[in-house]
Amino acid sequence: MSWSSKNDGPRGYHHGNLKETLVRAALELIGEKGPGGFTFAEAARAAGVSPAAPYRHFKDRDDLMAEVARRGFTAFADALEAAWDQGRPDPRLALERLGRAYLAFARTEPAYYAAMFEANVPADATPELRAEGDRAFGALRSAAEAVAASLPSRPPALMLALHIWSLAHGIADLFGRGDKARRSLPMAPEDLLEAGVLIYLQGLGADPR
Amino acid sequence: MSWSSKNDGPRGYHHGNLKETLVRAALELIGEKGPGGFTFAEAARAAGVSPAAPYRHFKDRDDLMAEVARRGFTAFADALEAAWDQGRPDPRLALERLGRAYLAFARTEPAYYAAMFEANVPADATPELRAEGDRAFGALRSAAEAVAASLPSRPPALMLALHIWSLAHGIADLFGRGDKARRSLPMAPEDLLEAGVLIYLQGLGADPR
DNA sequence: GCCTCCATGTGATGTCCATTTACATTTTGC
DNA sequence: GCAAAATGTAAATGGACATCACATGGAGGC
Repeated sequence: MSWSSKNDGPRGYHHGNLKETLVRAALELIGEKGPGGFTFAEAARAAGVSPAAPYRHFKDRDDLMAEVARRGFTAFADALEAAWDQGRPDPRLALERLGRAYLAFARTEPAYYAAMFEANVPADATPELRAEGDRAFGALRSAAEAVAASLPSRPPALMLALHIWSLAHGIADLFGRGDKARRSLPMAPEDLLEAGVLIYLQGLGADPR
Repeated sequence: MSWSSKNDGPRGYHHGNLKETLVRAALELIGEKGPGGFTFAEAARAAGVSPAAPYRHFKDRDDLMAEVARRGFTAFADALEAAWDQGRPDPRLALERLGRAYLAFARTEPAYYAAMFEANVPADATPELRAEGDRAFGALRSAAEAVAASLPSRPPALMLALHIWSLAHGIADLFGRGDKARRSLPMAPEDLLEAGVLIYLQGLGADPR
């Protein structure tokens, strides 16, 4: 095994990469036992350091949670922006991709999603968190603007964005992750969202397909 | 002040009404400090009993939380059924009332809403909880059936119910309660929901008003 | 009325966690 | 090389959860 410069394992008195290791351990623990089940002490144990060590890198438990949420929003924003792909080949198709990307994120990254939306982290716990959250919403907002402009009724883009975000978030929260004791659904969440958005856009005057 | 038979105050070795008092204390604490901030010990303190006493009435902390959630779903189902009022005077108007009642509940009973949807209580933690949850969804489902039947396109009622529930829940979760560090909104949540449902129903072929 | 049983509450205890403080060890910049 | 900053440890405090043996009192059988 080669000695990479960024090794996870401890190697002496100083860990060398503790902050990163703690974030990853937190993410893992949140995924296993939910945002409430994650403890600062256990993350320290996973990293092989004393319970006090994490305080050199995070103000407290909530601060670590906020950092996990920040990274989640970064990945989320990236995923949404990539899915939108500037509206190619046309806004409606790209919007459908965006919606699926939203639910795919909730499904494949439940730990991030939980840290972002279920851990009671204030939206502006840190400026960076706020910024990445805004970037994620910005992707949705851009999409809404392009779609709104393509519709004959020219609805307000912000309203359109809020409706779609709320619907996607509601579906993700209520039915998005099968592992939890959520209610079950007679169809895939992605299809439920797609159908809902389709109907909604028709209500705004989009051509039926 | 008369001596009601169900008094909150302790009166001797035996409290006399501890279970009820604990549930109310829990509700209060959840309202003040969120579902995570509520502690079993503090509820006991509020009731004036020792930290071990609550275990005579609830298996553990989660069990008390589940009881709070159950009562929340009972009140929620009652509110939704009353708002629907069997679809009078017509399904569309009654559905709008139902939607507003949904958000009104989230706004005026944030502690119940938090216990029901944010405390990670499994949907079937107890049979009673499951039953009351089903009753709440049943109210929405009945409304969806009546509205679906009134629409020319005859959409599947379950889909309609799931779309409206998801939209309402998403709005409530993202923007519903101003006190928390949620994102702010350029309009009332109730109006956002009403507009969304209106557009959605038009997409299903309802007459524009 | 008395006495036993059962529900209900208490105190003491063990484990875990968050957080702080004083101290130890590296690493870094000069 | 050396002082200072960064990073980690040990120990201690204080709180919560949960369980135990034990205390108390109310309700029903007699």
